[in-house]
This record gives sequence, C-alpha cells and structure tokens, in this order.
Amino acid sequence: MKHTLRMTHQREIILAELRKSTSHPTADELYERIRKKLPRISLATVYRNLEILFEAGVISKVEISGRQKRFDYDLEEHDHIYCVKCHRVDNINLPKTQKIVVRQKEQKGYRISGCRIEFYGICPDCRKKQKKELEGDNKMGCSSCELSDKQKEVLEALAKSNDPCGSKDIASVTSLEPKQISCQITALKKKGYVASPVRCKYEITEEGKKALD
Amino acid sequence: MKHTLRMTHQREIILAELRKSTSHPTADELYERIRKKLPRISLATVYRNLEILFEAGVISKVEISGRQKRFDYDLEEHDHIYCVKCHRVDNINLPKTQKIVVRQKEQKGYRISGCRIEFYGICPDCRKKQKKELEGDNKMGCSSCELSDKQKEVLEALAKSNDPCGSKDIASVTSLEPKQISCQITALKKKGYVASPVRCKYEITEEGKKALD
DNA sequence: ATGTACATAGTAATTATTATCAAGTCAAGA
DNA sequence: TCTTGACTTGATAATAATTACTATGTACAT
Repeated sequence: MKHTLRMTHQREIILAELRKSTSHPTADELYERIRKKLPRISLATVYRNLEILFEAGVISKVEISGRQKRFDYDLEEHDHIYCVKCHRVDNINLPKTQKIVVRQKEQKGYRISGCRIEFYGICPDCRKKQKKELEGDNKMGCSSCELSDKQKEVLEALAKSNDPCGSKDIASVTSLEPKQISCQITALKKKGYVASPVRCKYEITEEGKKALD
Repeated sequence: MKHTLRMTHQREIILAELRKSTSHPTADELYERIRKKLPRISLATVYRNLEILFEAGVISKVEISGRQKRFDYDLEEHDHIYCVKCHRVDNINLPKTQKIVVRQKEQKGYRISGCRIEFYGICPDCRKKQKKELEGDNKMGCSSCELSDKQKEVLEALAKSNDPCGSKDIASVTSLEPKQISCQITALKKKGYVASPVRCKYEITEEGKKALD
C-alpha cells in the first residue's frame, strides 16, 4: 500500500550527514553526528528513517561484514573494503572491465540479481598502530574492559603482593575459594591483566594495574 | 597466552553437525540440530564453541549478509550465494581463472589480505513459492505477526462489521479515541490485515480474519 | 589423593535493532 | 477557518542475537 513520504527536517539532516560521510556509517555512528545538529533526536528515529529511506530508494544499504547495518548515500552499486581491526568500510573502485560471470550450470537454481565484492585487510590507521606496537609501544590488553566484582577482588590481591602468587595465597586474603580464584584468573589472563611467569603462580600486569584505577 | 584445546564430546557433535550441513548454518540453526543428539546442551555452549573452534582454525566463519553469524566446516575460502528472501546461503564455485586484481593505487593504503565474492538473488525454493503466488495462491501479509492489544481491539471491531468503517465508527464500539484508531489502522495495513476500499473507510482482510483466530 | 586448568549448563547481561504509543505536525476536506 | 486524517517523532519497552558470569563437572599433572 502506497503512502506519501514526507521530507521532515530530521530526514534532511540524516541525509545531509550521510552524504558527508565516506565510511558507510552504522546507525549509531550517524546518530552521534546528527545529534550535534539535532540534540533532541531519538536513536529510534535514526534507525527507523534509515530503513524508510532505504526502502524508498533514496539511500542504499551496504551489505558488509559485521553485525551492524550500514548505509550509503551513493545509490550506485560499488565495491568495498573492510578493515578487520577497526571495522571501518571504504569504497574501492575496480575497473569496469573486471566482471564476474556465472554460467547457468553454476547458478544452483538461483535467479541471481547481483554480486558484491568485498575486500578485507588492515586500514592505513590500523597499520600505523600495528607498526607502533611492533616498535615497543607496548599496549596489550584492553584497558577499558569491565571487571566483575570477583575479578576486581583477585586483581587487588595480586596488586598488593610483590611476588607471584598461587591460588591458595590469593584465597587466603580474599573471600573466594581456590577453585573460584582459578576461574577468575583465566578470565583476567584473557583480558591481559594477569600473567603467569611460572606455572600456577600469577602476577598482575601493567595493564592490570591501570585497569584498577 | 596459549592453552590446550580439549576435544569434548559436545565439540565433536558440533563439528559433526557442521560437517553435514551445506547451508552454513547460524548458531541457532545448528543448535536445533545438535540438541537432537545432546538434549541438555546449552545454546551458550554452541555459541562459545563455534567462536573457539573458529579461532583455533578448525572451522571457518562465513562473512555474509544478515545479522547472524554463520560457520562452515570447509576451511578453504570459496564464494557464496545468498537468498534475499529466506536468507539461505549456498556455495558457488567459480572457475579459478576469474580472479579480481587490485592495483596498488586502488588499495587506499590498506594491506589487503583477501577478497569475498557474494552473489545474491532468489533461491529455487523461493522461486517456486513466488510462482505459486503469481498463480493466485494468494498469501499476502504475515499470519504469524503478533498483534498488540489495541490492534486486536480494532481488528475485532472491523470483523464484526459488514461494511467498511471510519475511525469514528470504530471508536464508538471500542475504548479507543479516533486518533488512536488511526495509528492502529496504519500498523494493521502494513501487516496486510486491513484494507481501505474507500479513503477513510476500512475493512478487515482474509489474512486479518485468520490472524484473529 | 590433591591441586590445577579447561569446559559446561543455566542464567544474567549486553549489543543492536524494532515495536508501541501518546503526542506533534502537516495536508486534505468541509 | 476548523475539523479530520495521515504521517512522524521521542521516549521507552520489547525483541533478537550474542556474550559474560559463576557454580559445578571433568580431565590432566603432580
């Protein structure tokens, strides 16, 4: 059933911000930009309108890796390149001579309506970061990782100790059982906050100390 | 930090079911198959293990359209075809002679590690369904759509009436204001449960009658 | 036999998105 | 000009998809 699509002020701003963007933003990224101009706009309004504008043929949806929906002002179908580290998406222009042809017997009974080509790799910014990391700018782990109460307790116990500790040592200064300590230590190792210089002995890392602040 | 990966019974079943599948299932689809053999397995276990097995290099992750993660037993990179109607994913084998080459100047500073080609269209099953629909097997709307209480109220009022009704007519036999009726009607039209033979007059559809059962 | 490490089930929490509804706003008709 | 109808919004609830947490299970190492 047809209905008229009104070009509201909010929709004009959404389109303007999408037009400016070259990185095929997610709804959330676009929302952060739009609210600088429309402080009262709702995230639900952005989500709803991206879908409405796409269905009306005004913008296009970018089908690319990652869980979040991405949109593009450019209606002409083109190819993309995706950064596996920071999830950024850029356009890539291939010569029109490179066309993929699928023969009838390869089509598996599908009626094919299109083809997307997606390159993936590491973007210039993340390549720079990687180079710094290799040069000893040592930033392991993720300092912004949330810690559960039990993880904090274990990490604090390790922070107070000057020597590597075992599970029993930690249990004796916390309210946790040694078996519980073991589980928390596994999670903290994964986050890069705890290291094990010797088997069954643990110590806090620099990242772990930062995470406690 | 490295650790040993144990091949538990659950993991063996997960791998066996993934191996049998040719449609690159989502975690949820795989879970439905696995629980026939392991009734007590947890969905969280399936999710966690798919990620672990992928990170261990035992299976591959299929990056394709749609919000859900998909996995494949086949480790060799290959191309896919995706049904835009039912979201099914199949393999497609292109001759190895068709290679996409990206010149240095086109790479935008990225270090490219790979390329995915995804075809999209309508699969054989959905093509059959479409043919039936065109032949008058009329199945519009979605009978399984949930209805809110207010939507039900409006639909029931329309079901009782033999003639097309306006908002005021519906308001007089329900607890809703005409303005509220208007909003509910918009939603019901979208679902295919209400039609408007004349402007400002509404009637229930066959789908709408079915949805009330 | 005991301690350690990896794994699971059940459930809570998080992320990303969509539905609902009262109220706002604009267009059409009387 | 007023009333009615239709589309839209902001706020919030709900849903879908996924991940984190924890007590407990199980296997391995000492």
